[in-house]
Amino acid sequence: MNLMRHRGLRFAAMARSTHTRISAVERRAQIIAATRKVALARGLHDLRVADVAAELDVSTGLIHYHFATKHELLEAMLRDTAAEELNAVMAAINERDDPTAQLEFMIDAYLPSPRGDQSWALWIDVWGETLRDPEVRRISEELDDGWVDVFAQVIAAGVESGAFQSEDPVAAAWRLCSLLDGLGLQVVLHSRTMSRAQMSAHVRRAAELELGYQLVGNARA
Amino acid sequence: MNLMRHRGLRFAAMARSTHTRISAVERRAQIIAATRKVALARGLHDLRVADVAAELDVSTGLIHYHFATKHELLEAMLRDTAAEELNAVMAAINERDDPTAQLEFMIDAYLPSPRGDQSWALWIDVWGETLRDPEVRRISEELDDGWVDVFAQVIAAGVESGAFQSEDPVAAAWRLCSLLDGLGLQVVLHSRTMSRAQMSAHVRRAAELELGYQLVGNARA
DNA sequence: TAGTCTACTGATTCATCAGTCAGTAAGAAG
DNA sequence: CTTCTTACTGACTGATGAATCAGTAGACTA
Repeated sequence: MNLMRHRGLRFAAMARSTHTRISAVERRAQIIAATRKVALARGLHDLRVADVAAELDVSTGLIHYHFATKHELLEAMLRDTAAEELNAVMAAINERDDPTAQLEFMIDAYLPSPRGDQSWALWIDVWGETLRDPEVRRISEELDDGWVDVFAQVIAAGVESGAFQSEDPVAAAWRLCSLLDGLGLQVVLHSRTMSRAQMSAHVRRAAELELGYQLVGNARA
Repeated sequence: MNLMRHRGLRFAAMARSTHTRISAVERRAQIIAATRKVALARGLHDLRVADVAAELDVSTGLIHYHFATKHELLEAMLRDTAAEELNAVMAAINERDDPTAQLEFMIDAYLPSPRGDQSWALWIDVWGETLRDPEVRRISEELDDGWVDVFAQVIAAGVESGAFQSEDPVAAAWRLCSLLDGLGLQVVLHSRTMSRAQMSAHVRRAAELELGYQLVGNARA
């Protein structure tokens, strides 16, 4: 037994003949991307360090070489994912200058994609983690605040231009955002009960009541 | 080693001298109650079968005698908890006959209690489970549908009596309920960002817009 | 009063995985 | 060329916790 172990150790590192050595920063980014992929596919909860290693065809030891604990790895992945999501919406918003079109876009971006939105599923899992982990709380808080900020800016711009009516754009943004969270939950968890199209209709009706403006409903299924 | 095991087994059942034997149905109810208590205190996710056993001062074997798997135990507990919650609201609603008072009560009942609402935390964990488990999905679906039903009935009664205005009480109920879910999430997860009082104000404002009626806001902290 | 049933014990087994560590090699530095 | 650093391997450890099972005792039955 001891002999086998010794032999194993002696020749261990020779096994993977074609291993590519890359810089630490690059590898970290690779690992984070692989972690996100696995988390989306299997769920945050069922993600194992071994899965991430397998995804990159490296050893589990390498993951722990770059990230001391699984916890640290997940935090890094969530931070990265949240930042990327926010950047994506903000970039898309900046490409449009009509508040109505901006709001349209944001609502569409928020709606879960038809068959089991993996990103939504990830963030629902994150809500559970948020209950237990202060650092995860900070990340999800920043993401939520980010979305509300963008909504509030779009609404404020619409009020400015006369497209919308609102006494308190920030409060209206919180209500819209929270409604989107609650409805999205139904679509993702109980798709039988509420479809994406129904959700879209509900949000448009709420926006109409809240902003005194009828959005052009492209309520595609 | 083998000797020790034999001795252990021989005298095992003598250890707990004062053990109370009760009927299977009664014991199941006890175990479910203990499971709920532990789940609320530690979180669904951190609940161990050993904790439930310790809560009742019985062996882990007993838990598995009544519930084949931990899974089965959790499902039974959630089914029971959901049913009890719904019964409680419906009973409270039936005690009032004024739709306005009924709506007031329901909103208050939905608001998370100030310092870390354990029941809210439990259901947020359940949302994560719902992603993975069809039976849990059925349970949470029934609970959500139940709440919406009650809201819809109250709104419909209010429309009847002229207290509220709504073209589609069921749709309005879905919007209110989803808004409550989304806002409650913020209060529970990011209490710094949104307080219970703010949530209450948001809901009242939304109800006002949705039902064309100003609720008497007892917006206590 | 023996025999059976039902509730129950707790030591033990078994699987799972995060995290460790001794050892290895490519490439940079001197 | 030699030494040092940095990235990397993979067998292993250690902890955890669900589930099992041989055995036990009170209560009901015949």
